[in-house]
Amino acid sequence: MPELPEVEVVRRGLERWVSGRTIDAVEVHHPRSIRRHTAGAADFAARLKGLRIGAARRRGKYLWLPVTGGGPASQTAAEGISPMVTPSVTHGLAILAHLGMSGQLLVQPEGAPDEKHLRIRVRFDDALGTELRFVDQRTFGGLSLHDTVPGAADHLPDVIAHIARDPLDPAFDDAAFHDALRRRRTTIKRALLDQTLISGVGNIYADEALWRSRLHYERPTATFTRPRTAELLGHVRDVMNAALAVGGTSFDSLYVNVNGESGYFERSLDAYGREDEPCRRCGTPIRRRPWMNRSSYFCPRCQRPPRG
DNA sequence: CCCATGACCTGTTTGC
DNA sequence: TGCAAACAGGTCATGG
Repeated sequence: MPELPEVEVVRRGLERWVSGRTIDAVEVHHPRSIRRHTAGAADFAARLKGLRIGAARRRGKYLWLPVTGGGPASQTAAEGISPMVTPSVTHGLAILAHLGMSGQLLVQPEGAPDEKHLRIRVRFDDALGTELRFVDQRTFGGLSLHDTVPGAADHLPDVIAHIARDPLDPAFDDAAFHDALRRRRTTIKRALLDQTLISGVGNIYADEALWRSRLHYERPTATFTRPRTAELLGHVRDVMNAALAVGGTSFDSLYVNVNGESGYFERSLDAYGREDEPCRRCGTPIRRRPWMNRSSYFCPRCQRPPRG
């Protein structure tokens, strides 16, 4: 289940093995994997041909690859709706990627056998002998091509402008996050998973950060003090950096880096997936509770539920 | 606007 | 043994 650390590992792999290369051809094997590209598979493939890939970027769980070399080509322009409205000089293009639940971006030797769930193949116009593959069992993830926000130095795709900065972004505003928490009438885990408040946190790292902070997942955000928010953010950053240092968390073969290798953070998890195992602080068995069609893992002693 | 919930998707595990 | 239900859960549309 790729969250920020896993996506960052993939970004680094793309940076090393894909950035700077020019696309020769794209094959779309499953339409659902390009569903966010509303102009369809043929348009996606045709417009990528000949483009050069720039530096790989990430915000939260989203990845993107700025591309250059094509003509003016927003989706609306390509559809012929209003080709004169958007001057091509004010914006760029980027390939947006989201791994969803089970998506993988793999750099494979050309001619390696196709994976069972190969959805998209990108061939390059060079002699390096490798290609980029998007493999995705559950098809929650996908690729698409978008205009970038005019003037944005990071070439942010316009369709993810609503996604908040992530806690490892130097420009993340801790004070603004605290103020937003105080305004919300919701509970802390919901807020941590809300990608418009803070991005990159999913079910695993939310439970880990809450365990480290000794906070129950249903604590109302309106009860948070500035120091409590600061401590929580510190634990979010610590656990993500620790995971990043060992290549992320791999529960099964569904999360791997671009070279197909797993991460090793699973063995360091304190709460997630540890139902009935002793809390590493106090020895009380960790509990699992159904929560929002998924699970929350917590220590019933260290993380007391809020009153009421 | 704010917040909560269901739909989407497939392979594996669990239970009767 | 076989089948069904539960489970994994990120994002977005929708409805209160």
